[in-house]
Order: sequence, then C-alpha cells, then structure tokens
Amino acid sequence: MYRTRTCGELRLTNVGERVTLAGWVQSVHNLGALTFVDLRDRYGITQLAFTEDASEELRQKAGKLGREYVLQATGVVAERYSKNKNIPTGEIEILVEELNILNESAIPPFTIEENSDGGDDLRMKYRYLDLRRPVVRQNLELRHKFAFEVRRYLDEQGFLEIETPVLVNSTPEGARDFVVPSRMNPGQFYALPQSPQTLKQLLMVAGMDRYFQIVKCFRDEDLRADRQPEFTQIDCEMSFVEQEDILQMFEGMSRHLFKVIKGIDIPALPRMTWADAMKNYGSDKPDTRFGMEFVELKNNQPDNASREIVESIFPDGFGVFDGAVYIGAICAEGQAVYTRKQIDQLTDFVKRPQIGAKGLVYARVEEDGNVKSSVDKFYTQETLQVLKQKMNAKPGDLILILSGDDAMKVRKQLCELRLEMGSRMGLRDKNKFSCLWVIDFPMYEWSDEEQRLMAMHHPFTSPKPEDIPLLDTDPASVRANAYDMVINGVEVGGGSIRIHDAKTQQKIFEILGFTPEQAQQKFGFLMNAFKFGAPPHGGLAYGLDRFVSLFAGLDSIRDCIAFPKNNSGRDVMLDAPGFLEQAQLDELNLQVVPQE
RNA sequence: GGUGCGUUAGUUCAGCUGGUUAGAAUACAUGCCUGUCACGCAUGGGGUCACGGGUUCGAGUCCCGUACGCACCGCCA
Repeated sequence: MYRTRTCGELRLTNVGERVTLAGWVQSVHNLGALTFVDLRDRYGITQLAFTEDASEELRQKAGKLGREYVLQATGVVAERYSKNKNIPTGEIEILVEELNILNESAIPPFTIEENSDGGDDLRMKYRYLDLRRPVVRQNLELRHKFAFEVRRYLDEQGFLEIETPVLVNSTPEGARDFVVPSRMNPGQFYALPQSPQTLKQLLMVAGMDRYFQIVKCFRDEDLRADRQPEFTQIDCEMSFVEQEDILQMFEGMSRHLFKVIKGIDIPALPRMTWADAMKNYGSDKPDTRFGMEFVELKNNQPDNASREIVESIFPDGFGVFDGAVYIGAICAEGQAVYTRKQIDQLTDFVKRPQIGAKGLVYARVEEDGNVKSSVDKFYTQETLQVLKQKMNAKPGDLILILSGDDAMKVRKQLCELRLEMGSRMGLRDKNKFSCLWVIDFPMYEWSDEEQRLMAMHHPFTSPKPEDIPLLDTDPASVRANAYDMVINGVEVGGGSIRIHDAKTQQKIFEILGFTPEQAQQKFGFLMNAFKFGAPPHGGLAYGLDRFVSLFAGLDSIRDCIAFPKNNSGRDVMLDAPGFLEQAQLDELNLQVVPQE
C-alpha cells in the first residue's frame, strides 16, 4: 500500500496517528539540522518534518530532495510548534520515520505554484506539470462536477445518454469539416461531426423521446480564446414538445447548475426577442449585467431589428449627421467627468479597423442641466436638450453617439462601445450572473460571400407557423422557432424546434439553394426517416467549455480543458498535427503535394 | 486571408535618442543556519539578444522578410 491518507486531510484530531503519505515535493526548507518538506497531492499539502528525532541518514536524505520528487513518507502526526494559518493542514506536520523516494524529477521548467512564473506557451508544452497547479486542477474539478450535475438532472428528467458515431459524413452548410480518409473505401472520406444534430433527430424518430449526450464536436475553423477545433457540447433533444417545454426544461437545468455548483438562486430567465436584442444592444447575445441600452435617434430604413421609422432629432443641413441612415446613442451614467484624453481614447477605440466607426460624437450633461457637446457648433441648445430628454440623461451623464448609413453596422459598433464602457465602469463583474433567453431568431441571414440566404441556426430549424406564408414572399423576414441561452454576453447554448415533415424540410432546402437532387444526396437519410412517422421534436445544445469557463470566471476556455490546442490549432505538447510515413499515406491512397 | 502586440539567462522581465564586459528577480549549484512555511545569509555557474537579410565605423536597439506565440477581424449553419 502506497499510502494510508492523503495530503489534504490530516488535522489536530489526528495527532499521534502513524500515517503513510505519498505525493510530490512542493518545496524543501533545509535549515541545517532541521528540514521541512511540503508534500503535495491532489488533495492538499502536508508538511513533512525531519527534526532531531530523525536519524542522521534520514536528515541527509531529506536535505537532498528536489522539487517534484515523488515521495512516500511514513511517520507520526504531530502538532506544529509554529502553525501555518494559510493551509488547512497547517496545524500539524508528520515526524518522518521512513522516507522512500519513489521517483526523482528533472528541474521543472516553471514553478508549480498558484502564480506560476511560466508563460502560456511553456505551460501548454508541459501541460502535465501545469495541471499539478491547484488553480488549473480546480478548473477540471469544477468541470467534472458540472458534467456530473448535468447527468444527474437530465437522468432525473428521464433523458437517456446515447452515444452517436464520430465517423460520419461531411455536410454542406455550416463550418468546415475535419475529414478522415477511409482505407477500405479508397478515395472516400468520413467527416467528424460538427454536432450530432441529424443523429439525435433520428433518435427522436426512433422513439427515444428524451436524449442527451456530453459529446465532442469538431469544427475546422480558426481558433479564439473561446473557440477550440474540438469542443464539448451538452447535446439534448426531446420529442412531443413545443418551444415552451424546452425553455422550461433547460431553464430548470441551468437553475439546478447555478444552485448546486455556485450556490446561487437565479431568477426566472427573462426572454428577449432577437429583434429587441439587436435594436437595444446591437447583439444577439447581450450582456445584461448592466443597462445602457441603445436609443435610436434616427432610423429611416426599417429592418428585421426595428421595423419603425424614427425621425432624426437633429435637423438636417447642419452637420455631421446629415445623410446618416441610422443614429444611435448610449448614456453612460455619471461619466461626464471623462476628460478630453479619455474621450479621445474612446474615439480611437471605435475607429479601430475591427470596429470601424467613422467617429464618435459625445455630449456631457452639466450640473446646471446644460448640454455641452462635440457638435455644439452645428446644433442649438434646444436640439441638445431634446437629445438629453430622449436619452433620459441626468446632470453628470455622458452621451455617446454613433451614426452611419448601415443600421446593423452602427449597432455592432455601438455594441462594442457599450461593452467597453461597461468594462470601464466596472459593470461586468465576473461574480455577477445575468441569464436570459434570446428568442425568435430569423430563419435566414444574407451571405454576401455566397450571394444567397444561409440558415442562421441550421437548416433543420422550423419556421414560426405564423411566418410560413412569408417563406414564398419575403423569406429574409421569416422568424424561426429558435432560441439561445445567453449569460453575461456569452452564448452558452442554443436550439430550436425542428422540422419533422419531409415536405417542409424539402422546401427549406430549396430556399437555401439546394436542388432536390442535392438535398436528396446530402440529407436523404433524414428526409427518408421523416416519411416513417417522425414525432414533433426539438432540442438544445450547451457549450460545456464556455459554460464551465463562465462559472470559473476564466478568460479562455483553454483553462478548463486538460489538453487544449493553441491559436494555430496545434497541440504543442504532442506536437500534433504531424506528418505521416509514406507507407501510411499509400495505404490510405493519399498523396501529399509538397508546399513550394 | 488580414490587423495589432510580442520573441533578451531555465523562467518572468528591464535594457532610453544605435556606442565599453547585456542587467534584475526568481530558479539552479555549493556552503552556513534547530521551527521554516515567498525562510534567511554568502558564493557561483548560466546568454547564438528567435532566424535571415539590410542600413551604419558600430545593431539587443533602426529597416525589410521569415518563423513562432497571444488578442482580434474575416470565418465559426
């Protein structure tokens, strides 16, 4: 037996017990005649003491230990002379009688401590050492607990966890697929699933009624702090349900997770239409931890987000806003104190190429109620007072205005500005959570690149019944039975009520530009299945990595993934991907054309 | 595909308008130390300044290119 206890559990009540511990050397404090060794395992740190009671040989041995050596130590639990209040085991130590070096260690390339001195790159290369750090390990522990509670909740609700294949077909639409050559079928390829979407729908046709799976999904697109090429989805589907049933079920799951894991009772999730989210926040995943909603000061081109014309409050013919299609503003409470320099920073921020605003107009509401703006020379105080009233601004507030000839673009710029102001004003507290449903997404969005409508969610999403007539006349304005769960501006999950009859599905494929032959070739299996009694069904998928990151307050989902990939999609520890031997390529009927 | 920032000791970083032998902290090694817990003290070793080219009497420093890393845009149904 390697150990009788772990390094995290011994207390004063254990004094006098003879125990054996095993773990890694966190640190060695050699004081000459006295040596202290901090021994670490997953459960904590316990101090090993080598004192005058220990043999000379033992003291010599202890003094020569290096960081990360693997030890087995047997001794008696004793009360410490001087206690360490910083750790739970700080009141005791082990008076070591037997010491066994189970393995030596090379000098680690970075310190394995709460605040490591290693950079990201280095820590990823030696991720197995990085994972010894409590901060990183705790993220994986949280992830385990999260997944466990998901299973508990869904099991209690009658869901079956069913595995679906990882070697499937490449699908048109959506992200680029990872592909796998088939040795037995020369020239043919499997693809890794971007999501088990169609498979779970087939499980509904099969009568499984309630399905879930915590499953890896794959998308061959560029990475981000919140995007990995392989990521984990909590994939769920239910039969004989309407949108309301699904929202209730998964709102319940989220509340369960918040309650059990974070100890937080979250209120019922508000629901916001996609149109309102875009109109008031410029985003389909608004961060609702703070307000600062947009006010439309002009909009003469109604769209899916706001369908009414708003006359400009600024008279034409005078200045900066002439010719703008859309003018929108936010009111930053109490920020009139912003200096010229801070305003200039904000202006630079919105003018960055990634955001692309042409400029920023600001107006301060002064203590006497007068409005002082960057466009004073163009507009009268009366006009500015209308602005103040429209913005519901008080003395001390700062109004920030953006304009342009494309309402959606300006909304997105305003969205970035709003988030930036939220951050600057400390309104985006990681320990505060604001959850909501965004509902009534449009079915389609226009793709400039492909010059056609694309499914906004996916092509299996059903249109709202009342909008079905619009499919023929104005498909771009058709709304879908689709919904996202959004927390703190992060899309943690999304789903829809699916199409369950072959005819409607065929029609949707047509609108997306598939010929009947193409639709049959790519999705024949699904439409055939629909001929055999498909139940009405729908579901939702959560992004596990994002949800866990949110709970852990992480900036990147990498931090809750044991072995993540870097920005270029590489695993720097495995040095993957790599080249294949010629024999392996031959067997797969693959030829590698050398890059020039 | 694009934009920005970065690459100097094992590690994290400093190094100004180009100018002697490139520094600090930490880690590491050796010695001292009977209560450390960020132990302390002393001594020591450790550098292809990412790579290639250019400008210059002279480049860690300026310019161009490449590679790599991070963040972002495009992309991600």
